[in-house]
Amino acid sequence: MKIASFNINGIKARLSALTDWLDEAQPDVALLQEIKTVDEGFPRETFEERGYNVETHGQKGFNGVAILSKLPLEDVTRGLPGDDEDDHARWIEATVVGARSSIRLCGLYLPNGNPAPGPKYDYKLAWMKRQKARAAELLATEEPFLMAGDYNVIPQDEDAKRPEAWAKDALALPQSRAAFRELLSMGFTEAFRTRVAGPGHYTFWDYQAGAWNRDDGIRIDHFLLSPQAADHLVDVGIDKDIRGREKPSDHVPVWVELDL
DNA sequence: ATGTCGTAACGTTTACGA
Repeated sequence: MKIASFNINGIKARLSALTDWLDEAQPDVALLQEIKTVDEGFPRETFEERGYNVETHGQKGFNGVAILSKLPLEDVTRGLPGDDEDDHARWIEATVVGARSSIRLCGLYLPNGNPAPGPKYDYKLAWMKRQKARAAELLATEEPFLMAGDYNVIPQDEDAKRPEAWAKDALALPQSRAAFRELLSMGFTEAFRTRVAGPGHYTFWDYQAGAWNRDDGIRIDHFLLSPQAADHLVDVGIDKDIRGREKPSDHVPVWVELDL
């Protein structure tokens, strides 16, 4: 089962780029972030025509997450638990039914947090604390699950071309990295880093200042696998070439292959 | 040199979020 994550930065502007990639990469499941539309504005027919089931958790103008799946989706829930005041659409869960077994999927768009310090950074850290709480609940089930999406966290200096440029940014501040490590130390496997070591692997290049042409990127889109999911990991990848196409997102797809 | 996008809104331009 090939499961991908892709921050598309606006479904209206990205429709052809997204469908071109889907047709080539053929993921069984795609977790999407920043759809930037309400549920009614999501062009679900475009994906249903390709055999995908579609579940969205949208919002007007910004944020918004979705799941496309060629396999059946069950028990869909929307929103990260733990704060009734939080109206940002950044979390969606569903159970996908594979040929031999099922897996719970959490698609996430973690808050950016800039400028830091400030209320937006406080929101980011509080959100990560809530994610930890939800992760603990799911770990207790001992069923396979994963949490994938745009984490807006650069885990280590090797995950940026110019780490010094990000040192005071909410994506790389020590508290952000510590919160990410706290998640990992609960028992998760960060899929990409179990397979690929060293610098030079990025998932985001800013639109500004020719970042793509200079390969001035950062790695902020991640798959965290529960122990029972990590047992089934077969392969990982970053579809880097997508960033060089017409009207690209500033992120590229990342994916895992699981033998489920 | 404050550099680019996407989205929304009393909109041919500005504000916000990234």
